[in-house]
Amino acid sequence: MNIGDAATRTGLPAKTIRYYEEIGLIRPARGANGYRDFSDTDCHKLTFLGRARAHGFSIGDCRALLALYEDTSRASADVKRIAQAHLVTIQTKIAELEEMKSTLARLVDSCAGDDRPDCPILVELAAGSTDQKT
Amino acid sequence: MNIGDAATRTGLPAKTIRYYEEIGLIRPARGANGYRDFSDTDCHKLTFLGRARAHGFSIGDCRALLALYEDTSRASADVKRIAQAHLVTIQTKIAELEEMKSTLARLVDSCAGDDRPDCPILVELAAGSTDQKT
DNA sequence: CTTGACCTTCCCGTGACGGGAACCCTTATG
DNA sequence: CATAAGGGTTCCCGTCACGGGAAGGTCAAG
Repeated sequence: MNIGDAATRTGLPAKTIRYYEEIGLIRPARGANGYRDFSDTDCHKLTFLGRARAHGFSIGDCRALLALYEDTSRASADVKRIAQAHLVTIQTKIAELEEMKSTLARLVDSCAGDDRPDCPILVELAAGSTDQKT
Repeated sequence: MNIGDAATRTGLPAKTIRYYEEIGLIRPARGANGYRDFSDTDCHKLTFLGRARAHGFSIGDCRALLALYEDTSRASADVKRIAQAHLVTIQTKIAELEEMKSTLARLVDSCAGDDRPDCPILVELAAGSTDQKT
């Protein structure tokens, strides 16, 4: 199977597939003409990678997960550990974004948004008072 | 004021300050020895930039916000527009992360996490069934 | 005079690809 | 048979917002 067909089947761009080969995530065979030749197994791995990435796992995590996926004598604890760590990362990011969101929402609310220059958003960015009552 | 002092005052790394000059956000003067010479105004701008970045604004947004900050005949509506758009971006990211979080939490919960190979996390990544009841 | 703490520019690396150039291979059609 | 279209290939640069580190100039103190 050529890269175009593999791309269609897995939903990944051909560029991404080539990149995954470059960094050693997959090792598709090569035809006599130099074209990559993807097996069903290759496609399964690509699908796996695509879904892992869609769940937000880094390439490093994907590499580890793929290794566990291929290791039938794995311990599910190893998989769970990776997923849990990733979950913590995501929760941390959410907390950061929620913090930004509430601050921004407050600022946006407090700004008249008219043609006058007075703007509490600029005031906060300049001075840096996150005070609530002062 | 040298870059080290400016860095201390603004809380920004010297590297970042040089970068901001390189991309034209600030234009500090130069001494006879070639050293950058930061005025109070430069420091104000740097503080502004640091706080805008801390609120998650992109460099492009920061450039626009800084221009508005310096333009005393600005309309607060222009500032508000940028902040609102950024707020939407943040909310979108939060929604994506929340989606990942709930999926991951469900998967982590369903994984025994012992020394056996059976792992619903790997099953989902391989197959892609997000089904609830099937 | 030397030491050490600054400062300067320059270049490479990050993560995970995307865009595009320059070129090769295969197949269909006039 | 020539050619054009639509694959494929490698290679290199750009993204975003810096960080690390090298090689070298400058300055204040002892």
